Amino acid sequence: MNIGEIAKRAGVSRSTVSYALSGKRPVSAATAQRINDVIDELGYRPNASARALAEGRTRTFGLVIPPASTRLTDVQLAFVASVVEAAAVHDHDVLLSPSGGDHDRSFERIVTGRRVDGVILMEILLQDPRVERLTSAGLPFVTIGHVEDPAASWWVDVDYAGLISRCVRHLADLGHSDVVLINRSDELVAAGYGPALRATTAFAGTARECGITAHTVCCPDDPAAGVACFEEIRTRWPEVTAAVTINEAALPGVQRALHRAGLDVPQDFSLTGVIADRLAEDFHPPLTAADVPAGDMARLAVDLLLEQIGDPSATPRHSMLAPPITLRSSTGARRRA
Amino acid sequence: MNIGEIAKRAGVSRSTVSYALSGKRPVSAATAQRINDVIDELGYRPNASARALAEGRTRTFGLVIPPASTRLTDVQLAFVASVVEAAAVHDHDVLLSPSGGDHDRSFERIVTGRRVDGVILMEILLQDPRVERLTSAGLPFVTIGHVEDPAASWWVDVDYAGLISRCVRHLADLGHSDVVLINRSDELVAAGYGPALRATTAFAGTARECGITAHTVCCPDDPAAGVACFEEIRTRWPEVTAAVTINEAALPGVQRALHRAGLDVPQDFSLTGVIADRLAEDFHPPLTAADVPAGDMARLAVDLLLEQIGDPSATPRHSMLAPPITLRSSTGARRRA
DNA sequence: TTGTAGGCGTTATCAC
DNA sequence: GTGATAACGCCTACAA
Repeated sequence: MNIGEIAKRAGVSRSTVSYALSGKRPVSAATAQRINDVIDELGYRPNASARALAEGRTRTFGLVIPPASTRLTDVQLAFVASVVEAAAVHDHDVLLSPSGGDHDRSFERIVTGRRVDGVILMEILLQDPRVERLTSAGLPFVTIGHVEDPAASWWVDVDYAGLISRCVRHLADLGHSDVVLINRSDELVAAGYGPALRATTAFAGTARECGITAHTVCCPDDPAAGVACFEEIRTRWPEVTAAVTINEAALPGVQRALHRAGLDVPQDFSLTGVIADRLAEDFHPPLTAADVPAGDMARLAVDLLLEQIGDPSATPRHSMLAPPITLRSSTGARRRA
Repeated sequence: MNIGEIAKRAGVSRSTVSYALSGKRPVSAATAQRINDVIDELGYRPNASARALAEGRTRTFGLVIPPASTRLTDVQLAFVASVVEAAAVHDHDVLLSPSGGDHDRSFERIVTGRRVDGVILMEILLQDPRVERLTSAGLPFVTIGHVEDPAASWWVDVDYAGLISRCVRHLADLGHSDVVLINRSDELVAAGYGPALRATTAFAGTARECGITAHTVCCPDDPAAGVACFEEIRTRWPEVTAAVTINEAALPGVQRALHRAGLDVPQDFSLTGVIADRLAEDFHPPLTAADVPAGDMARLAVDLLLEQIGDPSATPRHSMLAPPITLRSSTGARRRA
C-alpha cells in the first residue's frame, strides 16, 4: 500500500496526503481528519526508501564499531546502546558497521551508498584511514576520540590526560612514591590510539612534577592478561604501591592477582583510574575512579552529528568531557610511609 | 553522481551500465571494460535508496536488541557483533532497534517503513507482542529463543532443558544430593522468558528423577545480586553443595560470595551451568559448563532469515543448538558424602 | 485550500 | 549486444 492508495480512499490527491503528513502546507481540518482516518484504518506508513530517495536524506546514522575480534568491552557496548537510544530520540535509526579485518566492503557500502546521513566513528586512531575516507567522501561524521589536528573535525572525547593527572596527584598526596600505569594493549598504543598515548604522557609528566617514580605497562584487554600484567609489575618493581589504569577489561584479572599476592586494597595497594562507574562499583572494594560517561558521549555525538548534517559547512565543534573522579574505597595512604 | 553520468561518459545507455554491474544480461567485453574504467575513475557506487525502491528489497536486516535499561550481558554483546559479521558476509547491513521502554516508534519505523527485508529478534518471550506485530506485518523474522508453538515460526535456540538436565545428572553422579538453580530475574520469569522457564522445569524434573533435592532462586542480572543471592542460598539451605546457573551477569558476585564464605571450589562447593566459554574460562577455577555459542547462533539466524526472505511461504525451520558441556575444574565429588 | 506533474536513481521490460 | 522507457513511492515546486 502506498500514498496513492490513501489518497484515493480519502478522495484527495497524493500531494495532499503528503502535506497532511509532513505539515509543510496547511490542510483543512476536514480533509486532514479524513486522511488520518484512512491512514489509521490501513496502518499506512511511508516507504523509507522512497522518502530517502526523494528527500536526499535517510534519517539514518552509521555507527562504526571496533572489530569484533577484539572483544567489545562493557563501555563500548553501553556506548552502542546509548547511541541507538539517542538517535531514536530524534527519530533516526542506526546502521551498524564493523571495521577492521575484511569488513571494508561494509564500510564502503555505508560511506558511498548514501545509506546514511552521517557517521559516528568509535575507537579512533590519531591517524585514521577511515577519517580520511569519510572526509574525501564528504560525509558528515563525528569521532569518539580526536585525531591529530583537533580543529579539523567534529569529535567527542574524554580528557584522559587531565583525569590521569588528577589520579597521580591523588596518589602522590596519599604518600605513594612508586606508581604504575596499566595501559591498554601494545598494539593499540603502536597503532596510535589517542587515549592510551595521552594517558602515558600525562602519567609520566605528572609523576615527574610530583617527584615520584612512574612505570608504565601495556596490557591486552582481557582478564588473563590482567593477572599476568600485575604479576610482572610485582616482579619488576616490588616497591610499587599504587596503580592507575584505563584498562577496564583487565580489571578482573588485576583483582585476582591482588588477591593471589595476598595484597589488601587499599591497605597494601591503591588502585584508581578511568573506569566505568558500573565496573568501579562492582570492584572489591569499590574503586576511586573517573567514570567513562558513555551515555553523555553518545548524546553529544548525536547532537554534533545532527548539527553538522544541518550545516555541513559549519566550522567543526567538539566536546571534551572531564567527568569527576569519584572517591570510593580503593585508594589509601601508603603503608609505612 | 549517478548511473546516468557513468553511462554518458562511457558512451552507453543507463541500462547497459546497470546490467554491467549486476551481470543479469551479457555485456560485450569492450563496453564492460569502458564502463568499469569510468566507474573506477569516478568512484561510483549505486545509491542504496534508489536501488531498494526499484528492487523492493533493502539488503538490510533489523536487529531488535533487549532494552538498554537491563544492561546487555557479554553474550548479548557478542551476539550483536556476530550478527553484523554474519550479515556482512552476505553483503547485508544491520539496523539496530532498541525495544521495550518507549522505543515503540523505533520498532514501528523498522517494521512498517520497509526499511529492512527481515528482522532478528533477541530475547524473545513465550508470548511476545513483537512477534505478533511482525507476523501481522508479514515481515520475515527469526527469533532467538522460541515462542509457545515451536512450529509456528523460524527460530534458533539453545537446548537449555537438555543442558540443565545434563548438569544436574553430572552433579548427582558426583554424589551431590542438595542442589540449587540460580536462575535469571523474577521479572524475566514472570514475563515468560523461555530459557528461564525451561531451565526451571528441567532442573526440577531431572533432580526428581535422580532422587536429589532441588531448590530454585531467581537473581537479577548483576554482580551485587549474585552476592545477595548466594548468601540467601547459604542461609536458607545450608545443606546445598552445588549450584547450576544460567545467569552469567551474576557470576562475579557468586564468585565473591563463595570466597567470602570461605568455600573452596570444587572442594567445598560445585558450580556449573550454561555460561559463555570466555566467562567460564575467566572464572576461578574455570567452570565446567556449556557454552552459549553466540557466533553459531548469529550465523544460523542470518541463514534462516535469508532462506525465509527467499521464500516467504516456506514452512518455518529452526535450529536447536545443544553445545557440549566442557569439563573444567569447578565440579567435584561431594565432600563427606 | 487543493491538484498536477516532474524528479530523485535504479531496475527491468520491451523493442531493436 | 544495446537503447528507450516505464515502474518503484515519495516530495515539492508550480498552478489553479
